[in-house]
Parts: sequence; C-alpha cells; structure tokens
Amino acid sequence: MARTQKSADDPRRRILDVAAAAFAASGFEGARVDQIAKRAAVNKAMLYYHVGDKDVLYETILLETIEDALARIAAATASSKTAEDRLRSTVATIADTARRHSHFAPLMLRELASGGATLPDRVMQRMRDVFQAVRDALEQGTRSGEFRAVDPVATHMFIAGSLLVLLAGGPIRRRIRQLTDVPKVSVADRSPADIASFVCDVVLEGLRPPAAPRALRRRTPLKKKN
Amino acid sequence: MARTQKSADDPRRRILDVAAAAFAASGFEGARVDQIAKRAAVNKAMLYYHVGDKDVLYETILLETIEDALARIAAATASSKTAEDRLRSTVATIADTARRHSHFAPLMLRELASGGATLPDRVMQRMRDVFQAVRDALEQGTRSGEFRAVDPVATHMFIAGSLLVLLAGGPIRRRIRQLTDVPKVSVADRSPADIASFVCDVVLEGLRPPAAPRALRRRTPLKKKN
DNA sequence: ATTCAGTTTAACTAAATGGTTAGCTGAACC
DNA sequence: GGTTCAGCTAACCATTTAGTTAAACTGAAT
Repeated sequence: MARTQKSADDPRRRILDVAAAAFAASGFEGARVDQIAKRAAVNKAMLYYHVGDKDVLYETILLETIEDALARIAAATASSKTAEDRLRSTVATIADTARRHSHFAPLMLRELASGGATLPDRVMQRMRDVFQAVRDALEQGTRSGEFRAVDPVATHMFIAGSLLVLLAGGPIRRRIRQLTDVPKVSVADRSPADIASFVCDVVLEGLRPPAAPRALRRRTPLKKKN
Repeated sequence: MARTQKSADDPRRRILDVAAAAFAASGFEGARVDQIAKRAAVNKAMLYYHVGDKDVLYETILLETIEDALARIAAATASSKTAEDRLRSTVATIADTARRHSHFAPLMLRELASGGATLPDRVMQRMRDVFQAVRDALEQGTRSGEFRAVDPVATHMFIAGSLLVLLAGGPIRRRIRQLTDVPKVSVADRSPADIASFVCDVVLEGLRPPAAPRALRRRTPLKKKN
C-alpha cells in the first residue's frame, strides 16, 4: 500500500508535484533541491530517499507527463476516422495534458530553448512518439487528399509552437496587460480545450486543399469581442 | 575611441556576445558568470568592470536586441500600405532579428516559460512595443476588412509561438532526426525569412475574410518535398 | 620624473548548492 | 524481548557560485 498510494499525503507525490512547479518556473538549473524539499515539507534527505537525485527527479516528472499524454492520445485517436478528427483529437489531448499537468508547457518551451541539451535519451524518445502522433495525422490527411500537400515537420512545429505559447503565455500576457491597461478578454485566456480548437481552426484553414468546397468547412465557434 | 568601438576585440562586446549565448543555452540561472568570463577571455573582475553584475548583463543583452528589432520594424513597416504587407514586414523583421541575434528566440521562449518573472520592467515595456507592432497590423487588417474579425491577442500569440518555436527548434529537431533516421528536409530547416513567410502564409490563410475572392490570395511559393 | 584615469589581475569572501551520513523512531515479525 | 526495516531527521561536507578587493600595470598628459 505504502508504495502505490497516490494521495496528496504521499511524500513522493508531493515532492514530484512541487518539483514540477519549480522546474517549470526556474528551469532545471534554476530549481533548488533545498527549496523543493522545503515546499514539499520533507527533509532533503527524504527527497533523495524517495525519488533520487536532481536528474532522476527531472526525468521522472517528464516521463510521467509524457507517458500520460501518449496513453491519452492513443485512446483519443483510436476511433478517429478522418484526418481532421485525428488531428483535432491529438491536439486537444495535448492541450488537456497541459491543463492537467500545468508544468508541461513551460518545461517543453525550456527544452526547446536549450535544444534538448539536458533531455535524457529515454525522455527524448517518448517525446518523439508524441511528435510522431501529430505528424501521423498530418500525413494521413495529405495521403487521403483531405489536406493539401503539406510539410509535416514544419506544420508540426507550427502547431506545437502556437499551442505551447498560447498555453504557457498566460502569466506574461497578464504582466503585459498591467502595463497596457487593456483589460480585454481573449481566446488566449480561455481553457486549453478552446485554445486547441483555435489552433486547429487556423491550421486546418491552411491545410484545406485549394479546391475544397466551402460546405465541408467546420469551424469551432468562438465568441469574438472587440 | 575606446568607449565606442564595436569590433570583436572590444572586451565589452565579446562579453555580451558570449553571455548571450550562455543565457540562451542555459537560462539566466543556469548561465555561470565564471564561464562567461572564461569564454570571453577576460578576467571575471573585468566583466563586472565593463558591464556590471549578472542582472545588468542580462538586461543589457535583451534591451540591445529588442531595441534593434523595434528600430528595424519601424523602418520596415514605414512604407507598408496594406495590412498584409505590414504583417509580413513585421514578422519578417522579427525573424531576421532572430537570425542576426541567434540568442533571441531561445531567450524569449525561456521568458515565456517563466512568465516573465525575471524580466526587468524596462525590458518588459519594450517587449510590449514589439507585441504592439504585430497587433497593430492585425487590427489595421480587421478594421479595413482585409482580415476577418480576429482575436488580436490570440492571433499574436499564435504567430509569436509558431515563429519562435520554428526558429529555435533546429537543434531539437536535429536530435529527434538522429533517433528517427528521417533525413528529410523541411521548411523548418530553411532560413528565417522562409520560416517567416511560411508562418504568414498559414496565418493569412486563416485571417482571410470568408467571402474573399480566390484571386486576391497570394501565397509565397515554397518548394514542397515528400 | 610624476601623475593619473583607465584597465587588468590574482586572490579572496560569504553564501548557497547538491549530495551524504550516522543515527533515531515505531510498527511488524519472530 | 529482541531484530528488522522502511521512513525520517539534523548535521555535515565538498564544491561552486556571484560578487569584491586591493594592488598593479599602461600609456599619455603634465
């Protein structure tokens, strides 16, 4: 029992959650083991006892999140018929992963920034599988003619970039808003699901084959405000 | 003379360049002052003498880059008539800034990840001006009817996100490619100018008003490969 | 020769960091 | 009663870190 409990008073769980927030906020090198232990209300030695050193801590958090994302993507796309459905399901699932693990987007952005220099190989390989899922949907659409011939790598980076920045951009947007006193509400402030829809809408608009009849288009309605 | 020289043997210039690379690679907290001094081939005390402490170093680098970007955006958009021209010029200029200051995209991604927590106010304000430039183009297009009614904040985050990730994604793409042995070439591996065009193409496709005649569309041609 | 601002250096400090150790506790088990 | 053992703690350690100091060098003006 002691090994598998997932409740909030499981010290291991607490450590991982606190560490994820710390890594997201300050990066791997900026996060402080002492501070993580303190915030998780455990003695520092317990952190090493329950999880391992800083590298293991980091790898564990990333793997946990990515495995979760992969499992959900597989489940969500199992019944997808069209490429559009598949792309929307995949992107929505990634966005939902970011919602449930709020450290996900910041960590990915940091890894992008450092070129994955600190990414353990095991994590790298699973990340590639996530990338592959998006690319599969794109290539399926290209093959079937549902999408126009498209550069899958560039399009994937495009989707990943806009999605991650929209998801992680909340705090910085809030800071800018303070300076500009523009109290408007934007799609960017909506739920991850809405953000995923927005990204898919714009991208699908670009992926549609040139001659596709208008009637086929389906746009997720999103209230617009001035 | 000694104060304003910009050549490579100006120690201040060398320090700033090396530090920019270090901050981009490891983040503010991960970058090491000793290492920066060593790589710039100056005594550490010289770094403090010529530039200042780590915060000043960071702020100087960011401000330098952003001021440069702002000046170039102003110059590039001065003659823009249509909103599309203006948007393309702005985005292309930002991409070109990233080309000329290779640390720019990673630094921005990191700041996004941390919510701008470590951004000095002065930098924050100038960044806002860059954001404003993109948003101005979007709002001009919406007002003139050139673009459909669009969420300027979300669209801007969309553009910034895809652009930054495409620009900074080279190294991680290379690492993934090693694992997947997919030696394909993608738009993502082209020049910043091509990347900017690609982003603008996809976004403009989404911004086009629904009833716009096909003839008005202009797509930058980009070789497609399988 | 002296002065003097600008520049450079090696050596230093105080604090923080990641990681370890030896030992305590209390329940389970014989 | 004694042993075991996962869970836990306080104190410690070696190293690294950002930042400082005081002394010295340089080269031109006086």
